[in-house]
Amino acid sequence: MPTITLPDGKTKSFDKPVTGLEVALSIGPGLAKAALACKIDGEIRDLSTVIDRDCKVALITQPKPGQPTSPEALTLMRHSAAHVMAEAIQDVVGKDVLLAYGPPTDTGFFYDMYVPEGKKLSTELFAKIDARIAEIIKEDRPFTRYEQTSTEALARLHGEHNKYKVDNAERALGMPSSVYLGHKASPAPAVPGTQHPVLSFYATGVPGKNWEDLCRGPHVPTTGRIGAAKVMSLASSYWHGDENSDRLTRVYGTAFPTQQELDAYLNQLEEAKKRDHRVIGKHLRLFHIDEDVGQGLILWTPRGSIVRQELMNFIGAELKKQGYMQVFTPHIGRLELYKTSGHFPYYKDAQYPPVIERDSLDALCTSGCSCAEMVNRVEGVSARLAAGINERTGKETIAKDRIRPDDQLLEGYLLRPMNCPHHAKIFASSPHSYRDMPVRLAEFGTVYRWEQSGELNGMTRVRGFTQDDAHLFCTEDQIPAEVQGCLSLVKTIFKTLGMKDYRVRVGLRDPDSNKYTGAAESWDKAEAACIAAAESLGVSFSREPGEAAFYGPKIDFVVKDVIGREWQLGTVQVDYQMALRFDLSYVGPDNKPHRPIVIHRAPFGSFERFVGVLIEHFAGAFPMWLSPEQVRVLPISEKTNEYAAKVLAALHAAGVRASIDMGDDRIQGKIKVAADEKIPYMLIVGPRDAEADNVSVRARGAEKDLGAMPLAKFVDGVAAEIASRTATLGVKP
RNA sequence: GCCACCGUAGCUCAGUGGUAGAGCACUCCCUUGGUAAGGGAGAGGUCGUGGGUUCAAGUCCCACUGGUGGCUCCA
Repeated sequence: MPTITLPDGKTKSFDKPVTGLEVALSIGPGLAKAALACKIDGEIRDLSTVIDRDCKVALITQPKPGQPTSPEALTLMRHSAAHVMAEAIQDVVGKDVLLAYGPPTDTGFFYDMYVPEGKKLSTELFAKIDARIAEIIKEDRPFTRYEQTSTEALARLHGEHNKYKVDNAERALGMPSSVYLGHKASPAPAVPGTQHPVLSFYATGVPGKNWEDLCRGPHVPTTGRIGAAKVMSLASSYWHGDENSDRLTRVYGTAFPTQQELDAYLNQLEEAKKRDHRVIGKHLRLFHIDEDVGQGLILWTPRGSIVRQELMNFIGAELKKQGYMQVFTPHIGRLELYKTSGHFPYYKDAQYPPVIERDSLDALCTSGCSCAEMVNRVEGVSARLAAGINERTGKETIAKDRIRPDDQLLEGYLLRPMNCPHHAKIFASSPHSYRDMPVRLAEFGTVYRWEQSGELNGMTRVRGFTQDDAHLFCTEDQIPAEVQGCLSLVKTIFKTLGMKDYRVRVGLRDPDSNKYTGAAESWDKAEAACIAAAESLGVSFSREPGEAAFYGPKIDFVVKDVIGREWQLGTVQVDYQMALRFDLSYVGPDNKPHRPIVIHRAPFGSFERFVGVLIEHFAGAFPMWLSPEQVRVLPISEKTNEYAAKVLAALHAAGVRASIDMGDDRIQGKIKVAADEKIPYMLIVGPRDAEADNVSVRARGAEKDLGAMPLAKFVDGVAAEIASRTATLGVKP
């Protein structure tokens, strides 16, 4: 007879098995009414679960109005809402829509489904689906769990001709999938509690009568407990995330305990859109993307260029302090270079097509060479390089028919996908002693990558971008100190900009994979160095096995944009591969050649992505040192234009970026315009100010002006503020 | 690349088959005004591109192109 321990430590004994709901009832009717599910020894279960053994029980409840909902309760509701949405979609679109997989997410839930040929699921149907969802919620039907033996259940699912559910069931049973034919046949999920000889179903109402779905659960007691749910958007997805497998339609939705909370969430999404860097970037004229120039190619307008230039100055100064040497290299290089580095042709799908010399192309065309042959001549790996690459990578085996005599290869150039080959060549261009190490070569290097069109996104995912790149050529012993140095740079940058909301990811090797190059012992040391460096940051970080590059471990800095998407910014990567490929060496104390280790690092990542994220971080209101326009002078009327010009001249002389609004608007209008443009300081000048050589200062965000102060004092104040790179506006009369 | 939606004036958007619209911005005029938009006039568009249906297409159909959200990818 079960004795139940409650979260407060109290125990309750029952003389017969009880359900979670009965446990709640025994504590109080209010609790029973608010309960959504129970947690039995830490596992969330339906309220109807029968408890027949001693255990710990906690209840998951719907909060009182105004109280925040626990993440567990939200997840539960949203998982249940996914069922309701699926039922609504089948009612609206057709019962022949095949359901695949419908889990809760951080912000709601989705359901992947196969929409048969001839049927269409489009946003036009959302209103109908939402209405049906509301009806089902109003009907307040119970979520009824029942179990069937695996044999019965599988026979039934086969009978329903839903291969996705059959697959789900087989995976839940720990069976090898019989229907999934994708390329990455992953093993059945080893989730505790899923490997039962029985499968569970949930009817939204009465089994056999109402809508049902194969599901592990748990669910809220009735549909009425969902509160408010809404279909959000449509997307395509791949079954099991495998692009070679079936394409499914993914329907996103969200649910909240109350309509008010749902409305608040939708409102919040609207507000976030206003902070979007693409919206602000257009409004503040920071950058432009032109379809005639090309997708994903950023044109930095004068104002945006100021932000970028200031960041470049800032990091350039930090690099000097850390002993970096500046280099400049071109944006393209010979194909051969990238064959040596391994970037071509293996990653050719992610690159702009090669630039082939005209004479070679002409000659081939004249001789009637086919396109396929031409491609082979471009991509074909040279006989000279082939052996070396095979030896070193192990994995990247080159098909024999791709290896051509060097004299048959087509000459060409590649827009560079990375800067490292150029830097490797600079390192190799002169001899190095261990006494010179580390050699730190820095360049704001522009690279080009052929990102998939569907992935492009404003400034955060582009096809041409400039990294604040550097390569540190060092000895193995120097790795810890150099990685440390890189991280302190990142820390300085984030601190200066007031960015606190980032996460750190340490990518380690997957112990079960053999795709990695370099000795296990070296990897251990490098991984230890990365972890130690991350620890010294004083920020929480995650160790992610399998996330290392094939050539070494790495540390990434990840931030979120306004709509919650994560973007990788800075990265520090240890590389054992590059020095081998380029046969780099330095002379050690033993007077023998040694392989350097290369550390790639880019604390901003790229200026494009970083500025995109910065625009959202500041919502366009940049700190003084980054603001494209730092001060705007607003004469009250034409009568003060002359004095205003004098004020402007004084600001310019002090190196302040300032302009003057001599329009015939009234002062209210000029203030409104300058406020919309997020100008840090407005200087309102009228006859009163002109007489006393004063300016009336109005700082961004202030309700009204801060009062008058002498012009000279203001100029000194802002100049100091700019030089100090502070994130807040500090000049006051 | 895949699925859905979208593309009308510099910007934000209205316009469901019958003579292309509004607000802001821009130009000019009036206003000379002390803290989040005073008033008036004007100029500005082959409705993303190309085909098709129709007496008639911004509107319906097809293809392409660009964008948005998500999926996959990210050396």
